[in-house]
Amino acid sequence: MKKNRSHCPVNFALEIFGDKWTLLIIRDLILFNKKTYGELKNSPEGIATNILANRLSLLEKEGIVVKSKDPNNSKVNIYDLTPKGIDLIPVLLEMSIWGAHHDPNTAAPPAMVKKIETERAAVIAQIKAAIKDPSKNIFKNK
Amino acid sequence: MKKNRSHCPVNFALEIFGDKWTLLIIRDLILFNKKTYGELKNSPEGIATNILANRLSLLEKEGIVVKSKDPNNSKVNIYDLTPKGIDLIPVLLEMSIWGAHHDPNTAAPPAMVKKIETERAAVIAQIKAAIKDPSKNIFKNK
DNA sequence: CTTTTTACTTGCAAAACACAAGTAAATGTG
DNA sequence: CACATTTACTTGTGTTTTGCAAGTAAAAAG
Repeated sequence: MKKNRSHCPVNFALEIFGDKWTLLIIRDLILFNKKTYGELKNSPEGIATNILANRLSLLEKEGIVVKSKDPNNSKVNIYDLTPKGIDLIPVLLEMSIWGAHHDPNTAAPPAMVKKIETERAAVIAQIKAAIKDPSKNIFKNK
Repeated sequence: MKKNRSHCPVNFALEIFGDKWTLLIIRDLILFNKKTYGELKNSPEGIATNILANRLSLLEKEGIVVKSKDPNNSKVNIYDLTPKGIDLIPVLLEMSIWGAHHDPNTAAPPAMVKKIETERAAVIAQIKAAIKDPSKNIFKNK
């Protein structure tokens, strides 16, 4: 797709992650602290491997993730969020709130949704902390 | 596309508006108080007429907009947001903030971005008021 | 040295999209 | 009242993207 249909900020965002898969990858990176191709491939939605590879390279090109080699296992690549990627936390949280409210079969635990709504800033801080230290994650297996 | 890849709330949202056009239509309905096919068609991004018709029917099917005839001009159709559509305001605002921060050529006025960030609840209330009374709109021509 | 793991790439059919043109009903104009 | 215009789409066609299955390559494990 040719870019710059407009310089509306909503359009800018959609030109980068306006599809059915990119934000799911970002969700896994931000909320579930996934870091490798293999971990991302195993999400319940079942992304195709060519789509995953394509989206990761686009995200890298856009400066939302950076790719590096795992120092302990040089056949594993690590995808880390940049500040530009970390700034997507509020977008993901608002989409979560909307989805939880309007999907009658949502898997989102009501207590977690309420916590996001009432303690927004604290939850964002907690997610940022977990990006640096995954043991602090509050979403895993939710 | 077959639905229900998962019941993650983020995925639920993406299955409805995970593409390059749907949220742009919702932006126009929410932020610019557009109401007709013709108004939506004239957005700067230049949506194709078949895509617009398709997305409007999907949004109607999902209960995000309702279609009715303009009582003053029966050849014009009016698309109104439902509460489910109005609940997307925070998603749009967060995407706007992100886009404004990370697009070096953004068209978003810095004062407006700052206002959204610092007076979030008031801005949301103002947008809701403008949905009922477009003369209260603070985004038009921005 | 062979097998397994990890991260992709390739090929191909199906679906979605973009663009141009056409249709139909309601309204405005002479 | 005939004719042009406006509004809201629909249709056709070629291109692009997606989805699925299979294959490849390099590093690590056995």
